[in-house]
Amino acid sequence: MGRVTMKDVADAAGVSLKTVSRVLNNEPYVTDDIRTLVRKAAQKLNYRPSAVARALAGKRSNQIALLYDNPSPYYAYEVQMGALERCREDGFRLIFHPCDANSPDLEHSVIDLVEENHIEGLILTPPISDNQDLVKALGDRAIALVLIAPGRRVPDVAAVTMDDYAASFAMTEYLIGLGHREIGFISGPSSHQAARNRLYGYRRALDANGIAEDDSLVVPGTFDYTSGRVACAALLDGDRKPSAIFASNDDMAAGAMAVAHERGIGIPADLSIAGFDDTNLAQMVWPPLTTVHQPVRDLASIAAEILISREKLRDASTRTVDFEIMRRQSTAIRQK
Amino acid sequence: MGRVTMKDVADAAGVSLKTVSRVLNNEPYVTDDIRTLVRKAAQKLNYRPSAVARALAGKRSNQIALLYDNPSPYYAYEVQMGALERCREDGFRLIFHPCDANSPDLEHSVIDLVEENHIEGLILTPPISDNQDLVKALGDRAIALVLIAPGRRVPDVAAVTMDDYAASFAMTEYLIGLGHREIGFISGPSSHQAARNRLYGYRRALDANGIAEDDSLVVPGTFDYTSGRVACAALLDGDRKPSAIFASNDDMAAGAMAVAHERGIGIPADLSIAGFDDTNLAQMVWPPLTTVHQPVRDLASIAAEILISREKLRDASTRTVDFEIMRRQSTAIRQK
DNA sequence: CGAGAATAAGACAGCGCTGTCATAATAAGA
DNA sequence: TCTTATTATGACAGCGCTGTCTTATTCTCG
Repeated sequence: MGRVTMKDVADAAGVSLKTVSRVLNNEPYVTDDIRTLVRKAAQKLNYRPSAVARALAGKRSNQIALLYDNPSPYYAYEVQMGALERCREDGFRLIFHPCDANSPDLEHSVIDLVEENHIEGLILTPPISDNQDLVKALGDRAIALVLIAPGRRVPDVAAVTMDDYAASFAMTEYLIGLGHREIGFISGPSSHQAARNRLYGYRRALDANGIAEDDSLVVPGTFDYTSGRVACAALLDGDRKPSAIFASNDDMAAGAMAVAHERGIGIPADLSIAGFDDTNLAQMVWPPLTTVHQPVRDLASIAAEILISREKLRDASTRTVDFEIMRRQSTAIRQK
Repeated sequence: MGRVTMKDVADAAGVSLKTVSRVLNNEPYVTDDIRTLVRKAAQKLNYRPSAVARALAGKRSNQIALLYDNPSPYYAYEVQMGALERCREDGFRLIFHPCDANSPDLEHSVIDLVEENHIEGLILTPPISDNQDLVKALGDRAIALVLIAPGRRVPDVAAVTMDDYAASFAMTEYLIGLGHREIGFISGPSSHQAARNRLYGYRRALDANGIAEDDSLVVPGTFDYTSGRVACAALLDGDRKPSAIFASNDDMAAGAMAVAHERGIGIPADLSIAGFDDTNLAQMVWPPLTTVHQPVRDLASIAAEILISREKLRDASTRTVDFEIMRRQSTAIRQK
């Protein structure tokens, strides 16, 4: 009672192995009669093609991998789900590969992954998509790549991104529009190019509205909750107390909110807080967080699509998806 | 410039294919001299064994899958990371397979997954681990299984679990110890056996402390944030206002907190709220959530371990890990 | 109506390994 | 010393498919 193979189907249908292969892969040069005959036989025998044998024999393996290194589980989850949904449609397998973006032998371990598993293509999420050395090394080896939200375009490499700069600019202007002038900013890791674009958007928006930049209002964070707490505390203890804080991701915004709560600072009455990403978390904190909606699932889904259909890989273009400012209850018109 | 194969290594080392295979798989009957010779050749050529070819030729595929269907991304993430870490240690691949626990052809799709990918074993997370039909069907096909937190033991099937009943009992007693008598309970989906055990623990703890059960204080939820909101609202609008609410997972507790905040009910001054799971979320809400720490990562890691080492599969025993009550600021002594 | 094109099938090698068996060399026991 | 174990290596088939080539059949169209 072993595995049902193509041979079994071929015998049952009274045709050759290759004909079964043709039918199952929707190749031409098979009459409709035989096509249905084979399909019926396969069905009756409960035949399931071996992806492993396919990968070994054929050119394609129907496997792609997602490289990941980000402290936010929500982000991870969304990216994964987006890619996974798209993969399922075409029977692709997705290998989720968390890794350390700063590891010296990242390149080596990624190539191992690709070679050992016959991976067809890789989706790189930030901050790995900003690792120019890695991208170059993989490109040189002719490994298909799609970058998600790289900070800057890389020639000849496909990418799917959102305009972090514009989104950040828009959010900052929204806060300014609410009357805020002292707007604190919690930045992300500088290795993360998208995080820098967010900071840049904030700065330019201040400029554009005639507000002088003040470095004491910009505090570094690392995209995790705790760093948001620390940064917020620093801001609140600083010389110039902000009336609004714009954190460059939701986790840090949640940390900032917690600190404000602990100190009895009312949100949004005394302090407006905005985030970035619109992860599930944004609607789970209190009050619901005003944030930039980044369609992470879509980004990942499009990235997977590009790898699967391979065509769009050729032109190596950058697809840009739209952001949206989600106005919720954590921000309000400046009091006083 | 194709792939470096075992043949290349064999030629370089001047030995047979099979000898290389022996060395790489740490099989006996190879002298140390040849062993190092082969290893050096492999290293120099940058040889990476093809997992695909291995899976096809050999008995084992070094692939396990994780079946998943749970509304909490944090839970998903933790389970996955736990299993993944363990898999990495032994060079196993983990296929993350979200699915619909209520789909009529779940069984079929899971078998497809297993057959197509030559999967060696499956980790079932709740509520799928409670699906007796599925477990039976897979068991009949001799597919290796490990259940995570199944509500009840299944004979001849390995499992890793935590005592949900005892944990829930302990948390309820903790709340009682704080002076609470009207304790609302937000239950999980009843298809989820662990969720029922949590409800049961709550009930028995009330009994054990001479507090009459009151069905109007028990409201159903579905383990997601929104259902927590709805349930909390129902509790607050009910005849008997609770002074504490015990939600059977953190996401629902977060929902409950949000409703309390909206209504200006102080936590924990006016209302204590407790959760279950101790996901990251528990420390991101305000105030930090008192909850039951469930070592999800460990559960998953142990489950993976069992599948990888296969030995423990034999005895089909149930491993139980410890819980811990995390006392944080969302609960306090009853006022009034 | 016959030459070339298009269509419809099958034979066969081979992807990169592992499992099994055969064989050679060495060690152990009587 | 000569037979049995034991250790060390290799030859070879085959896992379940796909890619390429070949052959047979049908379809065009001058």
